[in-house]
Amino acid sequence: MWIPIQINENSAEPLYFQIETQLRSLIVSGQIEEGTLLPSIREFASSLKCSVITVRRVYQDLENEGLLLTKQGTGTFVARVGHSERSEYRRMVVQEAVEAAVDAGLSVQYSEEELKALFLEIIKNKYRSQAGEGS
Amino acid sequence: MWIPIQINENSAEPLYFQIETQLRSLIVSGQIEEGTLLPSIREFASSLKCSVITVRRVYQDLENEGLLLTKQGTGTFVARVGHSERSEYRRMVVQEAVEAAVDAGLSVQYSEEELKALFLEIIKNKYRSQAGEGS
Amino acid sequence: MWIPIQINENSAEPLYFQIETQLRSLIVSGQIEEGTLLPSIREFASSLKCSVITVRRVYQDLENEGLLLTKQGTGTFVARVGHSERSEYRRMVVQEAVEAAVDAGLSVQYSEEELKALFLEIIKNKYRSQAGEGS
Amino acid sequence: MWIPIQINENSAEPLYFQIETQLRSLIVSGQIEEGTLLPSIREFASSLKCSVITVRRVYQDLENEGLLLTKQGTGTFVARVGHSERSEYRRMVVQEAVEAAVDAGLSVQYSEEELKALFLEIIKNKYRSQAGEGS
DNA sequence: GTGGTCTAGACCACC
DNA sequence: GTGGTCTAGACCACG
Repeated sequence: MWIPIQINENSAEPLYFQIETQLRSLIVSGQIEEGTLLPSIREFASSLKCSVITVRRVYQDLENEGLLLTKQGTGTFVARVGHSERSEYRRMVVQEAVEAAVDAGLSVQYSEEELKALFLEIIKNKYRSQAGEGS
Repeated sequence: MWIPIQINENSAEPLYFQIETQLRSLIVSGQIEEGTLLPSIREFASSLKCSVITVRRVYQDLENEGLLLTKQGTGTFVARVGHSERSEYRRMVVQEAVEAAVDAGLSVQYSEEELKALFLEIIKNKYRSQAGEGS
Repeated sequence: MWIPIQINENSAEPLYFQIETQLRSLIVSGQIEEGTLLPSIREFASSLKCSVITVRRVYQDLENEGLLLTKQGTGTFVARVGHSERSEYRRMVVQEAVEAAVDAGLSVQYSEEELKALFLEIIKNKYRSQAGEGS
Repeated sequence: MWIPIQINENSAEPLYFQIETQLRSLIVSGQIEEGTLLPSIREFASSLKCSVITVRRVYQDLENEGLLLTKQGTGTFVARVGHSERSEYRRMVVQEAVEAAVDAGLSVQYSEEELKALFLEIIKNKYRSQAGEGS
């Protein structure tokens, strides 16, 4: 199975973190279905051109979060989690980032209006360019 | 001079980074005026209960960014930068965080409307509680 | 990999600065190729007989300038920068020194002719002895 | 007596060094005549808006170089040095800077021609703007 | 193995 | 008093 992960070599973010974040998004957004068998660690590592140790860490972390399930000798699957649980997860991922953004605004004394304006501008741009790519 | 910095011992963020981020916010938002003489590294270190090296790194990094100016034997000052430059900096600080938030929304396939709603809710709460503290 | 750095113990210039200057020259002049993996900080420190912290500072400063790229757990690489960017950097390094020299001449009221003559004499000598070493 | 010294607050160069360099240039270029009585340390310090300690160091350093002469209870004078000695001094000041510039060129593998061209360009610009100021 | 952070403490240069 | 450099060594995170 093919998993669309983009690695940015020049990013300061650690490799495992980039992979983890993207895989988590794919799962909680439903782009990878529940029960799906993920690639083996070796396979995934070779397709991502990274160390098996790195993939191992990703699988382990997501298993600890309850998003993956490893069966000895069989492989790693996307866990079956309740609908409500998944949407809660999905919300959490976004909420943290939004809160950080609002905190940043507060820290440099942006007014509520300024911050709203900036946000609406950015959201418009990003969603537009996203739509463009998809077409 | 007293500088209000909050250190979170349990955070994954390195000490120097927490201090740097907060001090940068205080400067670009104008809460510390241009030309102000900051505490000496030893003084600041003792008040923050950290090593002088950590404070030194903070001062040096912000000097590299052009926000501080240090004169040997005299002390460290908030640099006098142009108004436009500072407001640009201020915007940059917020913009990065907002972009990250929108990217997070996109990655779990939030719709534009969902994301806007979440943002407006969080901004309202945070600004309200902020106002409460200030009164 | 072997990097030719000369340290002058008796110089007033700080250690880190001597190393930084020479390494920068090697990079912008292309004597160390893009993408090259530099020695680990520990290795380099031991070969230069200095503290790991001194090497770390060098690597970090040059990374801030955009000349190096470090990946945790992997090592430090010479960044791939555009040709034009590098030649601009290369020019800058020389230009600053030449401007300082001309300023020195002006400050003691050297005439344009005197300064030119002195410069041509020195350049001839230095390039001749350089050629001698290389042969 | 009025001595034209320009202090750059934002320079990384130490205060004493800026003053020393400029005063030395004024003396060896003959812009301050031999035997001239310089301002008292206090006077000079107050006119430069710096500490007396800083001026004291400048006078001391230049006295050690043989350019100044302090008579107890009378003041500090520009020493009477031979013509050849002064011109040698003057040359030395420039020569060091020019050698540093040529070394910089060599370090990034500038060709002799490239370096000459750069030098001639800069010398032309600087002397032209200098002439402009004087007119 | 790699780099990243942080400590405690020393010594020097500047004002 | 101030900042600037450097040391030796510890512990953690990444691959």
